[in-house]
Amino acid sequence: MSGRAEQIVDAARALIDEGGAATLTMRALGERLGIRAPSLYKHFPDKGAVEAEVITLAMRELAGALAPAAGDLSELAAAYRAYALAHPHLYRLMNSGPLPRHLLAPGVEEAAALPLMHVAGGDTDRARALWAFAHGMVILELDGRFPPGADLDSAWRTGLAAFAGPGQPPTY
Amino acid sequence: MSGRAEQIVDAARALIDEGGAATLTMRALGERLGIRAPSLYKHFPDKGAVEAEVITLAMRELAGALAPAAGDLSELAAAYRAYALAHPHLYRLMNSGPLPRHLLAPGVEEAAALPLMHVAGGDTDRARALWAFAHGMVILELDGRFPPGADLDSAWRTGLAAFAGPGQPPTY
DNA sequence: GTCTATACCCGGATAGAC
DNA sequence: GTCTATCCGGGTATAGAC
Repeated sequence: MSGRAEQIVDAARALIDEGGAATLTMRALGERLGIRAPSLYKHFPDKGAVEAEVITLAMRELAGALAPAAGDLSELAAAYRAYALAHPHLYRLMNSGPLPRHLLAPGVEEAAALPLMHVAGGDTDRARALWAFAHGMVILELDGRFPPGADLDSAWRTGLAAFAGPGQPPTY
Repeated sequence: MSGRAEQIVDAARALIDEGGAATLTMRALGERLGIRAPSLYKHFPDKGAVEAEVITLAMRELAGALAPAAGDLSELAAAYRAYALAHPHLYRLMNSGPLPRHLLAPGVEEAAALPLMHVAGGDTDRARALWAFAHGMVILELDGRFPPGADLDSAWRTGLAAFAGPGQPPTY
């Protein structure tokens, strides 16, 4: 609320973006802001509350990155992957592990999923399958699970072609 | 090598299976075996080495669980999901985050991926896309990312149908 | 709102005796 | 191969002064 809280969240976002979720400690966060860790507790009840704000922020960022590509499946997929590769730690933070839903700004989770839902033509099964494919591709890439020389563009195309196939006509 | 090392790995596996990777601490591991934590270092150089053995174990387990279903796409998918749901923590351990490849028994990673590769008809793009889909579905389910009432069986069917579609004839 | 001081807990790992 | 004793580092969070 007060400008200070936003500064804290921004610093926390930067910390995670640069070094991963584990890098976010109250001490490091304080140091980045030029204050001591205990002072942070005047603005947030605990670390979880700060982290939740960063998740909210990241989900809005992702939604913003996907919006321009809404409507076209391969563009959307490219935008999704591009965000994940540009901000792997933030991507992981918001898409892995348990989600503190009660601490998130209402609607952000849905907003981030909307473009995907839309491109699936309102078919929830297709939307979920597509989401799983996209998330799977991204997280396996981030985790270095594909072989070194693997042509992931090609794998993406293959997968997207499958989903654009029967029962769901392409966009053109 | 000595029977003791296997006991340690088994205990570590049980610990993770029950409570997740974070539950594996050298103290907890020792306690489970009725010895003190420092004694473990007579058998393993560090915690990472123990963990790597558990990953190797889990990958062999997964491969064993998939083998009977090899050949049929939907059976294979069902077996994959079933293992993940039965052992969510082990699944996560071996399929999330960086993999200490140099500490794994050679070939296990490939062995676990073989059935999937086979069902994709040797098409690496298709195999990778399929793997991404399956892993995505499983990990999103484990992380509670789908809406509470979501019909995941249906989403699985939709996704599998897409992958069984054009360019890759069904098995019958 | 910030500070210092500190409590508290937990982890991995080592030294050296037996 | 197991023990005890211990080091060392790191984290979250609180109390109370300013």
